Amino acid sequence: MKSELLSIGEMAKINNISVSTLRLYDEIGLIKPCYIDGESRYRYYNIRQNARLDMIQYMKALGMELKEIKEVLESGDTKLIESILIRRKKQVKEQMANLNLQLAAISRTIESLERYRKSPSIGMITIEYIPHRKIYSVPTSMNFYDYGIEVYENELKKLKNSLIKHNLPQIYYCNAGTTMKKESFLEGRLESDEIFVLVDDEFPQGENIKRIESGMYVCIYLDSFDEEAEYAKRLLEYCEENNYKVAGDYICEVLTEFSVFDDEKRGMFLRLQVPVAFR
Amino acid sequence: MKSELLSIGEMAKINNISVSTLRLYDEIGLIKPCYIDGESRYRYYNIRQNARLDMIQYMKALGMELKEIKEVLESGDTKLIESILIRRKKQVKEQMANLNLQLAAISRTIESLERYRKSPSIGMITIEYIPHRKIYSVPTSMNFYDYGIEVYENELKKLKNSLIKHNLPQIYYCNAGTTMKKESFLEGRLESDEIFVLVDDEFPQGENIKRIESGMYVCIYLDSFDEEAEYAKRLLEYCEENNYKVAGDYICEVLTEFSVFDDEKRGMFLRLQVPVAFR
DNA sequence: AAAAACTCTAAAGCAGCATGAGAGTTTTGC
DNA sequence: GCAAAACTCTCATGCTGCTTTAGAGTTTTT
Repeated sequence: MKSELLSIGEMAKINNISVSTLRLYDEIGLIKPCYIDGESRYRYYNIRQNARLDMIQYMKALGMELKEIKEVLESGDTKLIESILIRRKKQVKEQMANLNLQLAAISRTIESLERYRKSPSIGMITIEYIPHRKIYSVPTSMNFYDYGIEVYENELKKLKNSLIKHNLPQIYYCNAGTTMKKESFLEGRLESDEIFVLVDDEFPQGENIKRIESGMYVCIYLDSFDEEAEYAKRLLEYCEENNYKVAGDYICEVLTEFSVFDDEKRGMFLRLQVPVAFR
Repeated sequence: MKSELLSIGEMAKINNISVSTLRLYDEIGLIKPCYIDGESRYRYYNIRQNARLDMIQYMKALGMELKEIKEVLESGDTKLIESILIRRKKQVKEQMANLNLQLAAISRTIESLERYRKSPSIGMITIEYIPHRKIYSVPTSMNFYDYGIEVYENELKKLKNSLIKHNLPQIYYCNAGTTMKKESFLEGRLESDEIFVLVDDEFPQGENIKRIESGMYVCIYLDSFDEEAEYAKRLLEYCEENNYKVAGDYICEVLTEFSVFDDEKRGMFLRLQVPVAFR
C-alpha cells in the first residue's frame, strides 16, 4: 500500500461507513476511488476524497436521495440543492405531523388495551362520570339494526370514505361508535342515527365534528354487536327500575376492537351508555 | 358474482387499497379471501372481512410491520400488541427527534446557500458585528498549517469521531472551522489551536461545547484553504494599519462548503475573522 | 512460506408494494 | 346471443439503500 493511498477498508473506517457502501457509491458513480489497481482491481482512495464523502453524508443526513446527491454533485448547481432542500423541508414537516398523529394514536391504543384488561365483566351495569368527547360523525343512511352486520359495515365504510374525502387522518378509526335518539331508545325501538369515530383535540375542526357533553352515564358492557339489542333493553329497564331520567341520546361505543380471534367477526368490547339525570 | 361476495376489485375500492396489495396480503397470509373459485382462481371476499382489513390498516398506521401484524393476528394476544406498540412508541419519538434535527439542518443549509450568493467578493475586508456562537471543538493534535491538507482532513476526522463517540448528531458537520490563539496571529505564526463545528441551541450541552462571544470582528473572505496564510496576513496588516486592537482569538470559519465542482478539493467559502476593540 | 486479513465480483435479500406482460374470465351493451 | 369492455389471474421485475453471502484472489503479518 502506498503511503498516501487508503485501501477501501481504511477509507471506510475513518469515515464510519461500511466497505460495501463505498463499493456501492463507486458503482453508481457517487464517489470513485482515485486509483484502481490494474491487476487486483483493488480500490484505493485519497484522503482528500473525504471532502466529497463528507458532502455526500451531509446531504444524506438532510434526507436527500442518492440519485439527487449524484445529480447535485454532477451539476455543481447550488440552486438545484436549494430547490431539493425546499421540497425536502415540506416533506419533513409532513412526516413530523404524521408521526405526531401516530404517537397520539399509539398512546390511545395502549390505553385502550389497558382499559380492556381492567374493564368490568360482560353485562355489568355501572354509573359513571364520562368526560366530554369530540366525535366525527355522519348520519346513517339505513337503519342497520333492521339489517345485518353487512349494512353496518357499509355505513362504517361511508364514514371512512368521508374521512378520506375530507383529507382527514384515518388513524382514529379504531374508536368508533353509533348513536340513537333518546326517543327511540326510550320507546325500545332500535333506530340508528349516526355513526362516528372519537377524535381528540389535535383533530382539525370541521363540519362533521360534534361535542358530546360530559356527565353521568348509565352504562352496560358487552363484547359483541349481536347482543346489542338485548343489552340496550336491559339498560333501559335498569333506568326505569331506578327512576333515572334519561337525559340525552343513547351511545354505543366501541372501547376496544381487536379482531384477533376470528377472521370474520369484529372482536369487540362495547359500552352502551345513556346520560342520566337524578331526581 | 354472488350478491354477498365482493370481487377483489370491489373489496379494494371500498377499502381504499390497491388490488395488488390485497393479493400480497393473501399471499403472505394476512387476509385470505373467504372463497376462491375453483376454476378461475378468482378471489372473493365477504364484507365482514372488512373488520380484519380495518385492523390491519389501523396497525399499519401505527407503524407496525406486516410481519408483526400477522403475528399479532395469529396469536390473538393483546399483550403482544402492547409490547410492540411500546417499542414502536420509542421508535417514533426517536424519529421525531431526528426529523427535528434534520429540519433545523435543512434550514441552516438553505440560509447558508442564500448567504453564499449574497456574500462579498473574495479578498474583501469587512467590519461586522457577529452574534455569539456555540461551538463543539477539540484541540488539534498537530499544527496542520505545517503540513498539508491531509493533516487537516485527519483532524477533521478526529472531530467527527469525537462526535460519534459521544453519540452526538453529526448533522452540524457542514459548518466547521478552526481557531488560532490571538498571540500566534499577532506574531504572524500560523499555529492551529482547535478545530470545531458550529452548533445551535438544540445541541445537547457537554464538555466540548464553548461559547464564542458576540462582538465586532474584522473579516476577510476567501474561497480556498490554500490561501488562508496570505489572507490572514492581510487581515493582520489591515488591523495594524487602522489601529484596531485585536481582542481575542482568530477564527477561520467555513461559511459554505459545497464540493460540487471538484472531486478532490473542498469547494469552500471562508471567512477569516478576529474580534477587535476600538480605541 | 504459511496464515491471517483483506478485497474482488456477482447475486440475493430486506419492505411494501407498483407496474407490466400475457392469458383467461366475467360483465356489459346491443 | 355475441362481441367488446372490464376485470382477474400468475409470474416477474423494479424501487431504495444498503447488507449479507459465496467463492475466488491479493496483501500483509508472522
